[in-house]
Amino acid sequence: MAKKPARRRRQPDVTRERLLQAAFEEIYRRGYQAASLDTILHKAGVTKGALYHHFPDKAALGQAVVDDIVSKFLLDRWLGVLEKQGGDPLTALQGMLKERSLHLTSEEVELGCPLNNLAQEMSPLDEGFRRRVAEAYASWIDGFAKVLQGGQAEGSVRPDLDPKRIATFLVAAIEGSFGVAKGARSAALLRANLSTLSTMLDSLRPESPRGRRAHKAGRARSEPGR
Amino acid sequence: MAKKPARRRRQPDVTRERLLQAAFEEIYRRGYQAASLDTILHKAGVTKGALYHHFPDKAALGQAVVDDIVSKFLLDRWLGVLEKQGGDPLTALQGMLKERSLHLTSEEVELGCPLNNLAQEMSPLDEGFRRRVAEAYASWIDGFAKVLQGGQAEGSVRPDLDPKRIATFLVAAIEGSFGVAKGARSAALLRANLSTLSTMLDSLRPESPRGRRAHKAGRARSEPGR
DNA sequence: AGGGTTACATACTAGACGGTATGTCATACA
DNA sequence: TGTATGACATACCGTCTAGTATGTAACCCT
Repeated sequence: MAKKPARRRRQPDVTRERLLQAAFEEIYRRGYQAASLDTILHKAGVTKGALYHHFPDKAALGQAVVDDIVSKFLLDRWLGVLEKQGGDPLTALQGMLKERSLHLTSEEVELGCPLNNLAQEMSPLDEGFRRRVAEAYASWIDGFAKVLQGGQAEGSVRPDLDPKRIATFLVAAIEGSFGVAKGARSAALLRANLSTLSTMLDSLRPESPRGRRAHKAGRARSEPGR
Repeated sequence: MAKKPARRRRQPDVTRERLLQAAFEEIYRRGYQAASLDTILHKAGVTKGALYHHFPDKAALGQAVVDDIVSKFLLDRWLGVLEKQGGDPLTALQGMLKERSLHLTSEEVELGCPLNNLAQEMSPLDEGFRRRVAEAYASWIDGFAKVLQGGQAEGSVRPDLDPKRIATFLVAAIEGSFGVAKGARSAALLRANLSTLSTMLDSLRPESPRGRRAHKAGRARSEPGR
């Protein structure tokens, strides 16, 4: 039935990678359920036969996207950046927030965090998705928690805090900030929120010698432009 | 063509309300795009003719859900609860967080915040949705900001803070907390996060007379059960 | 009382969707 | 060199979807 196509060399892992990347982009834009396989196939320059050779169904493709693309993407963007910061752990976290604030793309503002998108859409609908998403969050939180714990060990973070609890809150605050900024389509709002969070990190430092004020949250303009 | 149905009394606003309510539930569960009109119709006990008599298309139904159901639902759940709290504004905000923590339903934990769900799914896809969602967020933020401003007027909130900025952060932190808790399917995690946020509110109080520690974040169990 | 309008009800359509059946090459290996 | 298997390619299918066409009964107004 099939007439002769211009066969290219066969490179299974390249094909798989192209599928994952195209699927990621489409899912990032439209969400998993609304992502069309035909569109993904077109973007990837791959046919349906190839797709169903590599993945049993759409769900498997989507979950592979979480595991192979989204998780790494996220850990790289936050923990990767964090590792490159200097100073004590809290300063490093603040540097990470600043760094991310400075390198926001408009796509990032408009589409938000891909992991958060998947989490909100799929958690109640598919346990496979939810588990993978939860694992990715756990890694992220663990990364922050370890840093905070290190800070406690060296005395630069208040010892009466639970690192995991604080780390969880940090991740939630970051994701929430991306979320409302996405709704407002406002990079300025996102930057303001990350800055506020950064300021709050100061209150995690041990009691300062005397007279030093933790917060310096400026009276920056309250309504950031769009 | 149509054979005689058992006609009921005609109550346009009741029909419309039933449609909105059913649509809200379905959209809350599956998301807007994946919500099936047929399912909504079945739930509402209404036919397609009625639906398309009241709304020009699916998008209009969805946006009406945002305006008429979700917005009110949200303002009631947060600003409504807030108004019922006593004490100074920050204490009232803390009371509100506590109150919400105590009355979490499992549905609320698993499905998250309906406004946030819509925001994440639809903001990049449909400007009509995005605008309405952004307006709802703005009302919410304004509500918090007004309370904080009142606190500044009476001297119970530090005067060097920007109320709007803090209010925005609060909303983001709340939404983020619901979001990660949804992924983790954990009410305990949500409660821990709201409690952490509540603790942080203390640092917005004016410089305490002397010796008083703002933070008392306990070393509560770090891994809340599921 | 009757004519017009509102509020539905039913049946239908066109298109998109995920998934499958079947075929054909490229390549590794015997 | 033959052959088994992996890696695709194409065509097709049943289902579901938003939306439409058309009919009719309830209600309102004069």
